[in-house]
Amino acid sequence: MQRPFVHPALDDITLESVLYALADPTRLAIVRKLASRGCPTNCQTAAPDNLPKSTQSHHYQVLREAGLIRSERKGTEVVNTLRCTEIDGKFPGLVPAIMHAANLSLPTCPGDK
Amino acid sequence: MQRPFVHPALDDITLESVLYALADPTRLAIVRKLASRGCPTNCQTAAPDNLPKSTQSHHYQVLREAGLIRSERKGTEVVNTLRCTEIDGKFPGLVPAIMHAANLSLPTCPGDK
DNA sequence: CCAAAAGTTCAATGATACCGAACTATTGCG
DNA sequence: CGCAATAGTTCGGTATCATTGAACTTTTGG
Repeated sequence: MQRPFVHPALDDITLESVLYALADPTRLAIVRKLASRGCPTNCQTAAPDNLPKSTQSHHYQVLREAGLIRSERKGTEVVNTLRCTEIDGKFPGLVPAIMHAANLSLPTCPGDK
Repeated sequence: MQRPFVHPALDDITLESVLYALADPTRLAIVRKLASRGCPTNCQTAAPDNLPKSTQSHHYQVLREAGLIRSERKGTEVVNTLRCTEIDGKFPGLVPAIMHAANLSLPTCPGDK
């Protein structure tokens, strides 16, 4: 009996939480990777290198609680996907604008391979 | 001999700092007021009510160091203005997208009069 | 020159982030 | 099945940051 991840409903996603989540460079890098790949990715793949697992786990929790990602266990790993469509329905253009700004000022993610 | 405020050059403004500054509800409210008025406003006018002055001062410092506002002393008060054009040149559409999202989800600022 | 108005600085306390260590869940294999 | 390996989570302690009252600085008006 595993405890599934909790994801906020669209109505419970706040702008403040979204900005807070994306204001951290590590989390922004994670979201950028998820956005650039356009497909689900497990935690270790999307997180910058050399980041302690406990810290990774914390960042994914923040992203999840902000409503930016959806986490699902697939075997031994956790697959994370962006909730692009949902969030863009609530805050049109917000995440794309941030991703665009990131691409302009941070051509490559800090911990990218 | 007064010490003038220090403002970062456009090149020194980072996405991370901008998002960090706007992720705080108090600072977001300040920026919204500055944006909605479309004209310079002093500190107390733009800040939510009942906020200690030392806290206000701190928030304005964060906004200033992030490059979002310009502060100038005019007599006994400090007049703050948004650096809209400059930031929009560096991160096109970013601040407008955030303001738009704020208007959608937070029709009136929490401490607005 | 003095008082009021508007902010800033400082120091202390309270809240958060980070990360190592221990724990849990799932799979693959003998 | 049992057991080791893989992938994350939880917990606890330290380190960092936010908040705010008190004291200080600047400038204006009278």
